[in-house]
Amino acid sequence: MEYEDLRIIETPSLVRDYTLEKLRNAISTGLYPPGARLVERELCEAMGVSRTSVREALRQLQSENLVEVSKRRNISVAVITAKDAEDIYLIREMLETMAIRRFVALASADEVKLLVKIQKTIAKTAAKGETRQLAAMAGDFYNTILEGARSRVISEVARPLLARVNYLRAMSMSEPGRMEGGLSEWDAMVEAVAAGDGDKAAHAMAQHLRNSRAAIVARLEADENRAEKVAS
Amino acid sequence: MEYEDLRIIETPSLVRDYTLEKLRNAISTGLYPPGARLVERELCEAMGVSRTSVREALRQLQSENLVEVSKRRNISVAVITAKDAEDIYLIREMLETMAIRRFVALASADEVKLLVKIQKTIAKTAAKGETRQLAAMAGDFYNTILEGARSRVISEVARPLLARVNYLRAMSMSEPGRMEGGLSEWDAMVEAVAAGDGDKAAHAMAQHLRNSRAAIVARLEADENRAEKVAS
DNA sequence: TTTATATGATTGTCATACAAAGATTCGAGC
DNA sequence: GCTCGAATCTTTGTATGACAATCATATAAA
Repeated sequence: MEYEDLRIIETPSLVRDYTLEKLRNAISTGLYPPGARLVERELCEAMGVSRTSVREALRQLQSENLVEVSKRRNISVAVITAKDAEDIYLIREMLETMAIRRFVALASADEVKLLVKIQKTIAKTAAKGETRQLAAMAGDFYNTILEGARSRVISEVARPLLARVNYLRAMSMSEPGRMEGGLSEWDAMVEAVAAGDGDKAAHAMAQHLRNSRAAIVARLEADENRAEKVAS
Repeated sequence: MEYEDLRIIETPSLVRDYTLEKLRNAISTGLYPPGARLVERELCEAMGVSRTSVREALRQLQSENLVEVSKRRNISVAVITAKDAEDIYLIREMLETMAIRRFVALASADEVKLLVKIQKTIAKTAAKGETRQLAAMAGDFYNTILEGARSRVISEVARPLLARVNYLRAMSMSEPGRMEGGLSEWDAMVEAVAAGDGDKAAHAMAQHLRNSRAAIVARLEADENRAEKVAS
């Protein structure tokens, strides 16, 4: 007889995972914005954990390129340049079209339903103008697709990239006027998925990511130009 | 006046980096083969460093998916399934065709020369049948391309993938008969790069990675079937 | 103002310590 | 001889304290 279902906890929750999660979250919500310095002792106090755990979490964030170390060894939240963002979105385009194709081929009916539901919630939330929660929902959307694509490797490669642009996405979506186009793009994606048309879904995803890329790169370039002017 | 050249050290070499490097190396050469358990205390003794440093290095390897943790928290060298390898190679195909296109567009003449040189060395080494060093040289080849592609993001995404299949590549290349085809593929790549033909170079790269994928996936599937038979 | 010195802040590294959880050993009892 | 359970060993997770090295800042001296 199988007792798999009786298993209570799989991962008795490690302090370092909790720390990692908290930090990741703080970075993607902008609580720690790009460039913000992360001082070990302060993080320890803020989260009530030991330096050991903070440091191990920082090492992981470092591998994920969510933080960067200066020559002086100081750690700060990674700053994404326009070029970085452009490349990230180009790679996402490749990965997530691949993922959505597999989603169409492999995901369960429940997963498809979930995707539809998320999309509807997004539309509703956007209509109400509650931009705050939109970023998290979009994240759920992408994660559902990755999950349903049934590829450990694709997820492992794509998720860190998603994390790196999380904050940018949140910024971009709170800008007025940038959501309308996005909504119809998502509509198209979900519709194609529901219809079981992998090609069309992939095409819609690519279109969506190209548009997002253009918007975000434009914004970052504008910021960089402004910063340059101030510096001169 | 510029004093850049007077700078003595850029990276005063951290113990944890040294440890990380050593471990990565041990894994890609097969000194620690897939599935091998990595016990913290043993690693400390083997490399003469403290547990702190070993653990921080392990966290990074974990983020890179070079090691995996069991439910019992034990760490072992990651085992790559045929499916994993297939996906890794599919993603590499996307990333590295992108990279070689940029290499053609952006790399310096010196870098092109370096690539040609590496390719010649590989051909010579293969002719002599010294399969031992071939894997490292192939690694140099890919790294040179990533370097010359001038994209931090592409490198950051591609390098961990390369690391994950390093050991498999070494295995595969030491198999008799699998190098001949590979050599002409590399020839074609380098020739196209030298001619400045990005499309052709990308095509050659894709072809090369598709062939490598087929060989490696076939091998892994055979291994998995054999293992299954033994288990039954 | 510049120079030299002291002081502080932060990170890297190590050594210990101990709890929790699993795995292993070993003996008592059948 | 075999099974069960207690005692023990192993390994990891976490915290703490300590100290060197490096860089930054402030302060005093010239």
